[in-house]
Amino acid sequence: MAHITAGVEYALHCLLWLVDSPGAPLSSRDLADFQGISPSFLAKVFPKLEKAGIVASSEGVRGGYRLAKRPEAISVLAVVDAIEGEKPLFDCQEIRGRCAAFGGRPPAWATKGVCAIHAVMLRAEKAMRDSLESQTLADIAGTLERKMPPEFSEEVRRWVEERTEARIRGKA
Amino acid sequence: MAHITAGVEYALHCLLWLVDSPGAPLSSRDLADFQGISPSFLAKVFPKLEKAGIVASSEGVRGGYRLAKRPEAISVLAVVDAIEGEKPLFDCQEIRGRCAAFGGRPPAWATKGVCAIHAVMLRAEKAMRDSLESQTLADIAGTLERKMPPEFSEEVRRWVEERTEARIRGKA
DNA sequence: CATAACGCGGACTATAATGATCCGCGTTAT
DNA sequence: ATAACGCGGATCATTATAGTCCGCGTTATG
Repeated sequence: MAHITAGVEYALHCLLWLVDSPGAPLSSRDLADFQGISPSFLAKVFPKLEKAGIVASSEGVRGGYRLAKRPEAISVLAVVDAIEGEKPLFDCQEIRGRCAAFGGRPPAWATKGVCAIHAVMLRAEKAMRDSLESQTLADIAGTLERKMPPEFSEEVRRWVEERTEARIRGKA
Repeated sequence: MAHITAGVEYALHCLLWLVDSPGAPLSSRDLADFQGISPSFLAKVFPKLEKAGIVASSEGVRGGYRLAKRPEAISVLAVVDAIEGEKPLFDCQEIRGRCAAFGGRPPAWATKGVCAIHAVMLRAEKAMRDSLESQTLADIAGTLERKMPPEFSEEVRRWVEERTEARIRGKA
């Protein structure tokens, strides 16, 4: 299992679609179907993004989500923390204090400050987080825009239209 | 659950004791008891360190493990990879190719190269790994040496002695 | 030379996290 | 009034981790 989980992956892919859709909000259901991922799982992801102030929701029919900030103001780190809840890279179990030579009562010098091994991991975690913080949603969107052919936006618009019509037909 | 697991934590703590014991090999059983961790679990960790060329084993009575390299030549990254097996930080599921607008057959431009989101994660992972690689066992041992009072080495020696004697007494 | 302390490795179990589903409630456009 | 939404709780299946157990081959030592 990876440290950065599928929830983050789904969230970022969805946020990229929201970047391209500054008008009407998109529903989590549509976003899931459009990308071939689980709608019910995605429905658990979005409230976390909303609590973190990354997206804003509108309830009721034709409700959904839109970005709550400019894409340049949304770092990948913010998304990771919103979904994972600041999960640490390493969980120090304070082995240093359990040394049998202490007989159950470790001296102050042994447990003072951060465990030396933990410190190593915290430095690595900071390097990772700094990297994630330096990259924003706008950066990723820019990369994609350079890959995507100009016709594609039109294709997407068509897909959304067809789906809306299909819903209306289903009603009738 | 943390990305860097207890196996790595146990391994590093043990390796630090091996740094201070360049003479006779230490058994995984003694290392576990000495640090209050599971002996059977530690017995699963050491073969991985051995396969990675970090420790060398000697079999039979009075056997055990010793460092296979100088502490300066053992990076924390090497230990992490030995135990975790190069586990990726992020597992890209190639969502980009599932877009419903592609109708099951994504065009070449969509799946060419590394996924933009994956690329972000790979950069963060590299930052983490670079940090882990820059820190060696000798660095950590140095930090500890500055904390430990000079008498402590003697206390440890006494503990090992007492345990050996206890084994002999148990035999009689 | 028999024994006990070792490492080695496979099979196995328990627990926790993840990914995912389902249901009922409140809100709101049509 | 209805259906499409978001929201949140309960639940479930799968997987990874942490840990155990057992049997085998090796080797120092009495």
